[in-house]
Amino acid sequence: MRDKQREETRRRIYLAALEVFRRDGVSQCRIEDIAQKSEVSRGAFYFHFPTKDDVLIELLRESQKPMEAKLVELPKNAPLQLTLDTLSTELAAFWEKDSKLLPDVASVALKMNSVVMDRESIRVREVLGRLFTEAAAQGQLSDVLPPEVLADFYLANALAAMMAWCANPMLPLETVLKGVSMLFLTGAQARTP
Amino acid sequence: MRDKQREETRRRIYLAALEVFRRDGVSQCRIEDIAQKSEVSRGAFYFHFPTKDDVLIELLRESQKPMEAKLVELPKNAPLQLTLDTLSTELAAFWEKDSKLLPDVASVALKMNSVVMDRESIRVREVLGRLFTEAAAQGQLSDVLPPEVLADFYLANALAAMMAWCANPMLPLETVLKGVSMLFLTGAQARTP
DNA sequence: ATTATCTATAGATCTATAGATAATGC
DNA sequence: ATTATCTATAGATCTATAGATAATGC
Repeated sequence: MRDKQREETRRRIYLAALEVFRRDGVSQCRIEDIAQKSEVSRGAFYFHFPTKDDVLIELLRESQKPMEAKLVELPKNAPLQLTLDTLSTELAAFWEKDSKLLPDVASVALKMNSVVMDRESIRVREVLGRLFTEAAAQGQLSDVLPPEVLADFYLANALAAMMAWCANPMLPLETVLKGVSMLFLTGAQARTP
Repeated sequence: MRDKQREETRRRIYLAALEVFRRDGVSQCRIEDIAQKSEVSRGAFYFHFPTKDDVLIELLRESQKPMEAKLVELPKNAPLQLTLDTLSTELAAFWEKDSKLLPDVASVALKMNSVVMDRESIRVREVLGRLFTEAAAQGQLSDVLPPEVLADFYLANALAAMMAWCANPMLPLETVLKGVSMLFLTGAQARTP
């Protein structure tokens, strides 16, 4: 009962925060406006989210749910190309229509990746690491670098591509991401000697 | 005379800010402390740097000066490998000993890359773009993507590698960066058909 | 006389926390 | 009775700006 109430309030604050972020920008907006829109006190916002960044971390987590689901249900020993195409499609589906917050979320993700090292919040990182490890075991990947490292590089490339697209969205995001995947695969695929 | 005075004050604030950033962290520190250390009013800080991020942008600019110098004096038509090794060495020389501020600078750079699109502040991006274009003209690079885009991907990879190193600095930074360069070259080099 | 640089400060906003309320566990 | 959730608010810090000072240009 109390848990339900808390989650409901938290969710209301979360959604209101995203609206205000999109309208006024993350760093420019006032927490007072978020509190007002979600009909709680400023202190309640603070109780649920110590900082604005914590809201963005929640969005980062949410954004990974559909991707993770699709990745997990891939056939065993799927070719890497299929894995990366799936990821590209899901990334594009989520961010193409909500690109306003992408730079702020990317910035938070980048910091967490190194500073906080919060494995919980970037779950796709783990799932992809596992898929890359399997692919490597089958000889689909170069062994110049460990598969988890390659997975991180792929994600970094995808992030960079999304930021570039953000600044200059000429092509559909999915096309750009699939292009990046192809480039990555060319470099990272095992040489057939 | 006035210009000289201004530049001196600005420089004093800049150096004091970096000290305070390193000590207390960028987001946690107080501007009052920076002002006090540089013996000006808080308003003077605000006059020279509208936000803390502007100090980091200045650091980003400074960090590129030695790299740019080395890149410009490379022999005409240098092999890409040499270009990337040079860049790796300079990046490592600058950041290996001052990694505390790297995540904050990276975060600012990432946002600028897309949001502000401030070509002035990421000059290495242009220089590298030019070098990649020359290399492409000589058939050193794949033509799957335009050379400027490849240069951006390379920089994104280098950035990602630096962040990973930051979190887990087992190897020397230069080694990590050269490893990334090699991986990139494998993928991006033109196929000899 | 005009303008750039800087100070002083009012008002806005945030962070931290004491206390109210209502659900939970005993 | 204890604890989690939330409100109200004091004090810290920031942002925006009016005004002081000193250099510049005419």
